[in-house]
Amino acid sequence: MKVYNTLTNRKEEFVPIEEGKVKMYVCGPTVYNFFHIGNARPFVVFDTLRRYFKYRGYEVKFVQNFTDVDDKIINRAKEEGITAPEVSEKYIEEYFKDAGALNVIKADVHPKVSEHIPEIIAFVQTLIDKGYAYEADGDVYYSTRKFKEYGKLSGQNVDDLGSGARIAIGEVKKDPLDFALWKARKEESEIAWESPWGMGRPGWHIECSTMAKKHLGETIDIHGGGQDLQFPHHENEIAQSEACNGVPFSHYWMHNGYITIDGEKMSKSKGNFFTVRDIRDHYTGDVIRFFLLSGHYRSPINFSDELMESAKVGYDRIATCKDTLSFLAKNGSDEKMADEDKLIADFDGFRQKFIEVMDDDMNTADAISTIFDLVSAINVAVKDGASKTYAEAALKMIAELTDVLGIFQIEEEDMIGDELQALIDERQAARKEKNWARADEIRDQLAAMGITLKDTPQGVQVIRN
RNA sequence: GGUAGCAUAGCCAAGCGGUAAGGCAUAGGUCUGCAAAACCUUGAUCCCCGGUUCAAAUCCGGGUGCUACCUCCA
Repeated sequence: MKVYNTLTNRKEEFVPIEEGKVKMYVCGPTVYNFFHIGNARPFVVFDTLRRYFKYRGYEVKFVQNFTDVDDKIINRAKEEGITAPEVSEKYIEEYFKDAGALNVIKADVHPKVSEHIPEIIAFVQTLIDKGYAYEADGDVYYSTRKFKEYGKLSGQNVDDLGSGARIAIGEVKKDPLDFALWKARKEESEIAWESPWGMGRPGWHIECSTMAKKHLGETIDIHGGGQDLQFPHHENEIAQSEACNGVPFSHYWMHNGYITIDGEKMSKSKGNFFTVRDIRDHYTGDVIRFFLLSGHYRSPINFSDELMESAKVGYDRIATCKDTLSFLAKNGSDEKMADEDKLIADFDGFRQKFIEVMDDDMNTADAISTIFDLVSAINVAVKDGASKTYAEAALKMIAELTDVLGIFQIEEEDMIGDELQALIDERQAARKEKNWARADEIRDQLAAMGITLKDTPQGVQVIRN
């Protein structure tokens, strides 16, 4: 498999550290609010990558943190009159609800910053001991210029960064490029821990370095996150980890593109964002996920009602195909069509195509179009009178591919109640007598209940919307 | 000022050296009691200019336009 490595700016063959295994770390949310559609993209993208690795037989260890110590959480706690831990606990719970709706599988480990303070302190101390960091008034800063390779991920060089007018010069920092590893407490009420430098809390970047090391080791295979974390967050992680451990931090860095609204980046700071919670009022998590995977993960994608609507219709095309197959698997003919065995054998071609495009830097857009091609082939076969056996095989094939993308949640099979069955039977009787008025009345009645009836050669198909 | 990236049909979007996938929308048709779904048919020389090549949407150079990062942000 090839992946685009931000570190080298090119696609590279993926070679794991340990054969057959993948160690992945993905930056998780700061839990002070519901997450928005832009936050959702890396969750979905890297969940899909993880699923694909598993599909290809790798054993994956996947770690995604929760940043539960942060200014924004502290501010939120003040606003709501509750403690910071209460805020983060609440939004961790909400994270799992929305991520679950998006069919994002839980990470093997979801480490929290608040549970890694001793490790973080030790990490910072090592950096001080090695001469990469210094204490100043209870803060600890990283001496950016000491790390010779600083800038290798983002393609920046320290002198250009230094000349940028937008870097504020802190009072106690020795160099404007230095960043905080540890922040001294400013107010008594702030959440803080004991440390060799006094009461305080970790800086933002150090947590990821520490938690990745603890749960995955000093060198990992893949580090993922949004493109906007590339600098400074990931650059700083590299500086911290490699200075501390003396070995490469991550072999591959993968960054997803951002989501735009009317062509502008959506972000919490701009306020032009939509939470997944809100979008879920209009679309299912599956459709949202399908939308997010409909473009290549590195390209920016625009979000709008119109595009979501278009995605929903496309998604329904696949869903309808699956529904039809499920129906035929039960009610279809036992008699095979002439070339049915060949058609079933041809499924492997779609599988191979799917693997080929996913192997190429996880091209989910092409993967989806392969699924559409499969759907077309299936629809033709169904039109030509495919058998029960075909339906079962086709259903299995389509489920195999959609499961890798995670775009269909496993749903409980709906039982058709007696009352509903009675109405359906009555309508069939009415149709037999050509009492179209009554038949349509029943169909409309059920439609109002969110149930669509399709009259097919194999009988009535019941679809719940 | 520094650094990335993008520009393909009405819209979304793949392709990244051999003469343009797929989805949505549109129009016509088939099937159906009517529907629903499905099926068939329907569309682009790829921002502009120059170059390399037998061959370029794909490579190189120069434009133009857009976006992002350099500040908390996925």
